[in-house]
Amino acid sequence: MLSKKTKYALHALTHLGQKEERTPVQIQEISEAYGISHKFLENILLELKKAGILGSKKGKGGGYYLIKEPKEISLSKIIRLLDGPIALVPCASLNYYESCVECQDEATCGIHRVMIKVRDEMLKTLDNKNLEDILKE
Amino acid sequence: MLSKKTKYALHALTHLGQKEERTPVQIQEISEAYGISHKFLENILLELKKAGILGSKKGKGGGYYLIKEPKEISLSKIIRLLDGPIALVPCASLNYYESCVECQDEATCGIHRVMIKVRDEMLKTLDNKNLEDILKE
DNA sequence: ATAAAACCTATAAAAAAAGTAGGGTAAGTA
DNA sequence: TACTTACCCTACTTTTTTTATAGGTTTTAT
Repeated sequence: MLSKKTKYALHALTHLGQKEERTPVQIQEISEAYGISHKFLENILLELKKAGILGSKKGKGGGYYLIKEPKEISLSKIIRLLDGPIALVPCASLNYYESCVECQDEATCGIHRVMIKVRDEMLKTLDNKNLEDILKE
Repeated sequence: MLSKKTKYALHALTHLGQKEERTPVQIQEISEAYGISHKFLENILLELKKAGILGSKKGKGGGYYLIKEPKEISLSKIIRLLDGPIALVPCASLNYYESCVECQDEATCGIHRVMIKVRDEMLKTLDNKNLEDILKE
């Protein structure tokens, strides 16, 4: 399951994507709309900004806005950013690889082999879904 | 990522599946082979037994053994049993459904709609991989 | 009988996730 | 220039989940 962090990020991105114009939206507007703690959401939006997904404007009338096309914002990207690895085991992760302590030999480990396949299929799914799909209709 | 519980379960099932005969294997043999705490593994094997995947024999010479064909033991089944939902959000879960508190209307929620698709695709992947695949070669 | 091993319930420790606090810094407005 | 607004940053606390432990009970083989 996704963490609340990632879920909140999806809601925030959806909210920003639904706006006609890409004018800055204040944290408070989003936090109130979904009942998310202001400060918690602040951290999340900041991460999205650092990742180059959102832009921000300071001062009066400031806030956050999308700087990427919804189509360019894939689920895999958001999940990786806020939740970490897509793979089910560390030894099958592309971006967060770690060898498994309990595993004697990765080369002959059937779990490893199957989990690589699982990761590839999951990635195909998650790369293929983006913010535009969420906004549709 | 899978919990250690699920990972250990996979190692244990693999271990049992590799045996030529389906004679009882003691917890200790498995826990030592993979460096898993004896007691922790005990709980896991017990769950697998209650789920009808393993059989057991008490007393001297006792232990656990597979009572299902490896082909019948899918990843989805093991993950659901030990880790819970496959879906990424509670409102998209088949077996562990819960409505999302921050969601005003599930019927019009784009996140919900997309996450149902994601779940379906993930399930296809995980239903389709089983212990036999892990044991192969 | 005795030893070996699964079975069961409850609890504790550790780790991760979720949320809070408070101030710093930049930008806009008058 | 002064004031306000809202982003930016760091650290900390609380809560929840995961991981592990403890101690006894029951069953079976020898």
